[in-house]
Amino acid sequence: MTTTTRRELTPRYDSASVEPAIYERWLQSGAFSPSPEPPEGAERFVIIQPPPNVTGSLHLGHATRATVEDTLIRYHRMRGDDTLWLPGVDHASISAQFVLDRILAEEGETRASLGRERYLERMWRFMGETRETIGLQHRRLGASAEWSRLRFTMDPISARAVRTAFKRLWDAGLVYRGEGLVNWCPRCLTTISDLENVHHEEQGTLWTIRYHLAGADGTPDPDRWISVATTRPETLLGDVAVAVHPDDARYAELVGEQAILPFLGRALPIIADPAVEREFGTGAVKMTPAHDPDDYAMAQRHSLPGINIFTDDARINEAGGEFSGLDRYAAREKILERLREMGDLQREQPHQMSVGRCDRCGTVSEPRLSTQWFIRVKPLAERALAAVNEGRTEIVPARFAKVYAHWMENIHDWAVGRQLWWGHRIPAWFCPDGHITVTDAPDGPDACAECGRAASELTQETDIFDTWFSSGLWPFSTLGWPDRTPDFERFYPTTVMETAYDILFFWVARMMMLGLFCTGVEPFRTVLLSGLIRVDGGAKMSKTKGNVIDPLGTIDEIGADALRFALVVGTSPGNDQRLSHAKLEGARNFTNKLWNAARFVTGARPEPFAEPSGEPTLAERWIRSRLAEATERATRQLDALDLGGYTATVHEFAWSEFADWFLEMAKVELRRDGASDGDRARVWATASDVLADLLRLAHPIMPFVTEEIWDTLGSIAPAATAGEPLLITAPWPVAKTREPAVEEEMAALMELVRAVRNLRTESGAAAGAWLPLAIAPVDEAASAAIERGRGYLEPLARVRPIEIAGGEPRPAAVAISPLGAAWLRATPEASDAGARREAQRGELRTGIERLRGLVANPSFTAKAPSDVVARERERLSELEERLRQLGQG
RNA sequence: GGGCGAUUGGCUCAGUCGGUUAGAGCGCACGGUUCACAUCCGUGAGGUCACUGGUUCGAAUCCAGUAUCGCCCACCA
Repeated sequence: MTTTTRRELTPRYDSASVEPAIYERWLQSGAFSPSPEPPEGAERFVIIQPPPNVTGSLHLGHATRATVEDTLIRYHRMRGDDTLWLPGVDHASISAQFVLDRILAEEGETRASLGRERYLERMWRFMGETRETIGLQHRRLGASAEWSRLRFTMDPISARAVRTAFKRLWDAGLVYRGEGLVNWCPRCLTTISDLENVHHEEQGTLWTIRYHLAGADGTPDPDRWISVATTRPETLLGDVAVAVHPDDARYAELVGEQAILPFLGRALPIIADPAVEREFGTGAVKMTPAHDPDDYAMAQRHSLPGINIFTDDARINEAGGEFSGLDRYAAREKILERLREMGDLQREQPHQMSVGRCDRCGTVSEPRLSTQWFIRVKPLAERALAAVNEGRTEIVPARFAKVYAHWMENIHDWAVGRQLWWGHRIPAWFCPDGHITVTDAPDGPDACAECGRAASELTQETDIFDTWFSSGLWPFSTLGWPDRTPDFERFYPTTVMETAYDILFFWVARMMMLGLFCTGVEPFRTVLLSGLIRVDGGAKMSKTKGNVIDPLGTIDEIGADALRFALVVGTSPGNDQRLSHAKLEGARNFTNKLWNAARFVTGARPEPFAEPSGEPTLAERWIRSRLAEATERATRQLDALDLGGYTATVHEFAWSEFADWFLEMAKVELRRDGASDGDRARVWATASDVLADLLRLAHPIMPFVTEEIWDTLGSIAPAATAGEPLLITAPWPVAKTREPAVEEEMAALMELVRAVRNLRTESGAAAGAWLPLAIAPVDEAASAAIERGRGYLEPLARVRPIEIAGGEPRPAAVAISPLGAAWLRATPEASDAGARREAQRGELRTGIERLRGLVANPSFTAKAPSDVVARERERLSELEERLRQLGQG
């Protein structure tokens, strides 16, 4: 055995100095990396980290991701599984530009002032900084990711995957370029997907406008008109028709006639279409196909063209006549003013309506007809849906499978092009003849795929991809796909995809679709959806409200372990959680509790240390049995991805069983006069063994403090740590055999202790006073148990001496327990003792009555399972025994 | 307009296969400073499990409906 220097734990746990040192040891040990070859017969456990956006610093969402994933990885690593946690960073195209543009604005620059090339250079620099920051911040949390495999969605590996995937989609006929109505953000100056276009209910106005009908000479007839209702009068500049319902008698005669568009004089055919709601507004709709999804759909049915009236930044373009150059809202005011002058603004009324805004910048988005790249997702969605329906991929919690299915079933083609600069450029080239060539070659095509024109005559598409396109390839692009690299072969498909439910559609759905298309296999076995974090009170955290909890500041204050614990304890998958300072404080206290319990154990080593000998005490057998239970439970909970349950198990075992009861009882033996050196050594060995296993159990969620304790424990109790130098790679404990009889006896003893303590409190006895106690055991077995437990009973309940009661009269105040009744001698009874006992008797009688009725009920005894019936009978006799113990008063 | 979730002590949340005395942490009340920890220890109070009906020997748990709050989806200008 190697001789190591005996260390001791500092009086206080100083997370700030311990954590960096521990992390450095982990890194040095290579524990985060998978072994060169997969361990024989090992299960695989692979998490590809949802890439945190590179747009800022670590927030609580990132911290939660990292905590959950790290906890799972650490558990599986200890299990000896073939483990990989591959970290990554997303280039976050639109978000990154949004953030950088703000920074540039402070520097007095703009995207335009820099130009594409310099802007992208600046972006790469910015990315370098933030990637560094976010990586360091994850390390502070304790993330045991395989940093050498860190991937970035803009690195060449990812770029190649993007080109390959797109080429394959194109070859499969799943990509097309065509005209469609897309959401346009006039501030970000790009198309955004339906998912990025967020609808809010807002108060608007519904205006009724008079369109005069065309007279015989084609000019507006002052006496005949049709009135239309609109919330967006400025769009009338793009009107191409007026629509009414075919069965609407009010307008039946007008169908086929023409109305004259104010200002522009354009003739608008009045058409009939069943999509028009007769009850809404006037029952007649102005049709602006280029700027309204409904109108666009209708126009397609009637072969009407769309007229785009906006510039990129939502000013009226040259199609708007006198209003050209005005901002959309200025144009609205002007148009309303002019209509009012003409007497054709008939009505205005407040109106609740749904307004789409850019998810990124909050600007009101503009539906706009344009030519775009689309991915035909229906065939992809079918496979992705089937994978979940048929159980090849499981979504946790299961209810999200329905949400997923609904989305997949109603999916629309994905407008995948973005008019941004930061991202992967779409690998498509146009030839002067209008042919399109898509290639996965890094340097572009050699010639037009259709007419063979030389590459020099081709121009590349300037659009880039929606950032989620590259994210959608993440589970396999990170492993080297499209090559069948060793990593890909070994780690794909992955095991758990953990993320927050708010990006189920954005990301998880896209990974499922693209993963199945590209690799033919579901990209992960399980999708674990975590909830979002709210502040205490239920509101979303927001910087403007100043109610943000900063994870890094929290780590500074209370340590990463406490933060990790607080982020997970009491949560369940898919449900939001409220994080409060009180909760963080509780987690900090728990860290401290572990530390102090360990400090006691490591400091209590008997000197000189003898060979352990003698029979284990009741307390030792009990705590080992409880440890077995906790181990079994924690293992089951981690396997079920129930981190909330797992943390509760660890907390309960460590605090309520190990520290509160076992360590107190161990002190009794360690300090007992008659105890031999072997006895003391044995008890201490039990304490250190159990502590060691507790550290193993707690390690996945609280890696730093457990590792630090492990280090010291190993120097003092090498047997307990089995010579494992690092906890991070120590094996997960195996649940040993439980001893139900021991647990039962201890439970009875504990109950007696509590009851006597209660009695002391009630009687107003001085807290430190040693009081004589009398006990009337229920039977021989109880009597024997009391004898065995006497050594614990005395110090824990602070009673001495304990006598077995003879025929003396009982006072009103007795403590009752499964072992028997007990009462204090020579202590004045509290004045209300009699009343309290009577109340207790009342409760017992009620319970007994109910149970008697139950077991006497023939349908209960006939229909309930026999073990339930037996349990109820037993409970009944327990209650009867308790009542007997209390006496008849 | 559809869908989902939540509703359990003052607060934040657990609650397995339906099993009859529903748990935890915080807070509260009372008591406690030698011997790991006041970031602690002990004792206690506090719940008609949102409401109504149903299924069942038995419901916080299953079913139907209602209410309140929250979220998601959806092309009524």
